[in-house]
Amino acid sequence: MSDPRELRNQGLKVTAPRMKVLDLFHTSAERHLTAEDIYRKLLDEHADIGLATVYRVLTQFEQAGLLVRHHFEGGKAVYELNEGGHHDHLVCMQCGRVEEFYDAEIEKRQAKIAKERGFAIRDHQLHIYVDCTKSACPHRPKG
Amino acid sequence: MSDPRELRNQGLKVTAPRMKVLDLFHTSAERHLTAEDIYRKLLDEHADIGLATVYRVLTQFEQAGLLVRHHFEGGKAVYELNEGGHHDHLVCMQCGRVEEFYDAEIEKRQAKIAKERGFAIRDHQLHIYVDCTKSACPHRPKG
DNA sequence: GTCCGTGCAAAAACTTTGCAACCCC
DNA sequence: GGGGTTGCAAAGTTTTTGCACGGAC
Repeated sequence: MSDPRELRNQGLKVTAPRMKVLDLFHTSAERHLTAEDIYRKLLDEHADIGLATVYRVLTQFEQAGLLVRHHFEGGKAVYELNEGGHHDHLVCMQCGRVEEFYDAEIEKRQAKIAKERGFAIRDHQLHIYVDCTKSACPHRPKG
Repeated sequence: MSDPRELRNQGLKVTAPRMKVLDLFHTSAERHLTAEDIYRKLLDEHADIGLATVYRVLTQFEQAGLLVRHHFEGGKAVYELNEGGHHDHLVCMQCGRVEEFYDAEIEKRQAKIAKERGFAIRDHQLHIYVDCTKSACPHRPKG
């Protein structure tokens, strides 16, 4: 079970739906989940939680800084736990699998580019879309 | 007027809707347009073109390599002319304005990272989301 | 003339919102 | 007990699709 304080510390009431969604992020094999992914997992464990609530909870968690949202190709928003460290993503276009990476030099140059142009960086995301049709890619039904 | 051969060379029939959409990309002040942007501009010039056709034409143009599609924050797909050179984007979260940039070192490191992990890069996009609330940013109604 | 292309309306896909019942503190 | 939270259904947004008509070659 997740620690209820993760919610209280952000001023969020501790409710069953919130705890269950948070648990999923802490226990799932995949770090990156869509609202639909979460809804299905909750259905699987017969938690009686509506899809609308899943969306609301994800939005609140993102605003609270517990989760980070990404929009990869494919139209669906993807969420992952915010564990502090920024990183970028490799996304397989075949199976939807996501790998993370971090490159200090790339970060440095991004900051420089924005600064040179007088912009304050709010957020930045580097998405590398790949095919991993080999063994590295356990083709799973694209969710 | 755009050159009809741009279409024929890609195996696309030369039709009024296709030519008009292509023209918009060649003549618009903004390089980056959404389907809605284009539809509105066409309405303005009383071209009788349906929104569904705009979507179909944009999809065909992207597949033909005439346009490139991006998904920035905000849910709407954005298209720009494919002029060959890859580049990345700075996107203002206040006004939607888009600036382009290219950094050879960043490109090099992306390629290296994908290669190290055994992935074939299909596409890659670096989005830097910024606030340009100063003079640099002519706040326009976010479209 | 043959096909592909188009407009319109309907549907699909994803997400948000209104509202009454419910539960945390 | 009161105000935030939830489930359901309905609505919103963006994009796609079905179908009959129309235009390119």
